[in-house]
Amino acid sequence: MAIERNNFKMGTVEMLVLSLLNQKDLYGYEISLLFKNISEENFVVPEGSLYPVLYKLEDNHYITSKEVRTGKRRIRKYYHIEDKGKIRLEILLSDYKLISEAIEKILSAEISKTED
Amino acid sequence: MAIERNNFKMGTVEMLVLSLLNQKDLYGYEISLLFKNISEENFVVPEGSLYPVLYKLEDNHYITSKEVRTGKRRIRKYYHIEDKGKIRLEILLSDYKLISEAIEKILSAEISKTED
DNA sequence: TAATATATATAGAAAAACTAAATATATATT
DNA sequence: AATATATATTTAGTTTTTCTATATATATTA
Repeated sequence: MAIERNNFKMGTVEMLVLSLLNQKDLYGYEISLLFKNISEENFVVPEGSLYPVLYKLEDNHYITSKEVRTGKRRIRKYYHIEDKGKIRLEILLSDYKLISEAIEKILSAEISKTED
Repeated sequence: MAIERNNFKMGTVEMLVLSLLNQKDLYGYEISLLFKNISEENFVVPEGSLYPVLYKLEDNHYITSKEVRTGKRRIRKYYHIEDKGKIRLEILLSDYKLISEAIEKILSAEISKTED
């Protein structure tokens, strides 16, 4: 029973966002900074990629958001993972594991040089 | 110096095709079977995805192809990796390593529950 | 006050990947 | 012999993903 549809980078960003939110409520900009900092610049998700993922997660009821005023007029939208999102996260983690293992297998496969 | 443009799934198929061709000349259908068999059905690349990748690799001179007659009228196109393709493969492998490590770091990061 | 950091949002384009089908040969099964 | 299945390449058309680039605005630091 193969992995669902194979949107891998998207699947990855979605998974990583849910994984971070699974620890703590966070707002968009904070998530993008965490990606950048934790990965030492190797995993950078530009705003134009991150926000649409957050909106899609919200549309699917995996996460919810709450506006919080910080400063006089400034507003932050904190995202919170819902039970449905935790289930989704488990699925994504297990798919990711399968795919990475498959990639490792293909990379390390020894295919006979002679056999046709 | 982050990873180039982040076409990850595509980068992955491209990388895996080059990795297999680095061992032995193969034809398209054979590559798709190897993916399926080695990965135990977990990494399936449909024809509509695989052939465009092969054509793009050929357009970029990473690989070349040679038509071989098998059976009376049947023709197979064997693909062969070129030096340029081997260099490309090294780059993709190193990018892949960086990204997977970044993903692992983000997945296992402990972010403080209290700090703002 | 100028520059930089914080923060959300979105239009538009580019790239990646899939579905589905067309086309055809070869082999195995009934 | 007929039918089904496996082998094999190709491409049209669409969907999904991702990025670039920008707009908008507030807060902080030099």
